[in-house]
Amino acid sequence: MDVRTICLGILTRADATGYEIKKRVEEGGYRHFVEASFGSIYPALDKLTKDGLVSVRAEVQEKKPNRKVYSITKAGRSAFIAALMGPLPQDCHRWPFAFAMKFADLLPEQRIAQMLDAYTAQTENTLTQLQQAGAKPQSRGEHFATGLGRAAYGAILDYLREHRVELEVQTAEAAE
Amino acid sequence: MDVRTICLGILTRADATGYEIKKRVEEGGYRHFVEASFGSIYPALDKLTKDGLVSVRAEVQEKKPNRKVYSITKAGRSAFIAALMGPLPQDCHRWPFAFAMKFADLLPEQRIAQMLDAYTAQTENTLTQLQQAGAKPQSRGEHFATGLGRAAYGAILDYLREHRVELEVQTAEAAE
DNA sequence: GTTTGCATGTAAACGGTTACATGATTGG
DNA sequence: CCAATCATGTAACCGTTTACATGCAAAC
Repeated sequence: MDVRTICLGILTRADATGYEIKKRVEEGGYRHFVEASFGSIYPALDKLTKDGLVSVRAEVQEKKPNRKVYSITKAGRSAFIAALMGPLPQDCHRWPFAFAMKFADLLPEQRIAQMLDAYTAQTENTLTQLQQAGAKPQSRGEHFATGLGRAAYGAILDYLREHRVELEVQTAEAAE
Repeated sequence: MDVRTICLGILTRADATGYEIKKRVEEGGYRHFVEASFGSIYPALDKLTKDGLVSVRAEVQEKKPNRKVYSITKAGRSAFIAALMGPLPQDCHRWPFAFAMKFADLLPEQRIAQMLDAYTAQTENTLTQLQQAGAKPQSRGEHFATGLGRAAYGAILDYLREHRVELEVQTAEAAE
């Protein structure tokens, strides 16, 4: 999903500034499915404006920086739906942790333990976030998506807890 | 994981040509954890050679194109281990399908059904591949990694099967 | 008094994908 | 006869990340 489409999607739910879009991507239930940084969001919003898919209004604020609030247009809504109707980009699960585990035999025991600990902690965080997101009222689609995430990360966590033992018994020999 | 590190990893197991590295990434149990294309592998091997992390020998073949077989050097092995000892790049799970599902309310019923079908089929394939990979003899680390993949994709598949019903009951209203 | 939050933006660098070029051999 | 396999490589393009620039207000 390119950043333009992500912006459009978020704007179908509510008007927002670039800053707010970033926040929603990070905090909302989107965090685990897509990514977007300021450096990509602002140019994306520019382009969407030029293409007539969103409109802007400037809001002057006191004691806070001025902001540009974006709204999706009818054309934008159509374009977003068209994007979801067409073929979706392939999922991309880049999993350096799993890749690294394949080479456990090359690494010292303690490094393996440390990686397992870190990854377990990280997965626990992710799960907690998804559980919190799941607690909030959501549309059917949102509920389904968070559930999917919980299912995946829950299974990963279970696997880590049950199977780390297999790796920790005398994995390492030497690390050069 | 950048492509250079992926190449090094694969070369720790056996010498290979660029072509073979690509194949192993695709077929071997790496497929679901990392990605690499020719356009990135060949330049990566060039750079690794310049840096002394791999060495090349040209092999002239009859009835087949000549090939360049790469071997990892001691320095390369150290560099690979160093990469695994340092902080790993963040996992990146880009999941356009899950993102799209969040907007199920904007899409017609049949499109949702179609997406669910396609995604289920795709996940089934992935699982089958991981099960086949798991059947082959593997090192402890490899076994752990394939098991992790199976756990994750298995959970996703179960979830899809059990919960698609929630989305299919009158999701759609209109699609503009 | 320092960090965090609010808020927008740019420019350079990076890594990677896609498409193209080439060409013999084998299998269906 | 056509597609796939083997095999290497280049170049243009792409989207994104990272780092930088700016600056006030509130909270700790």
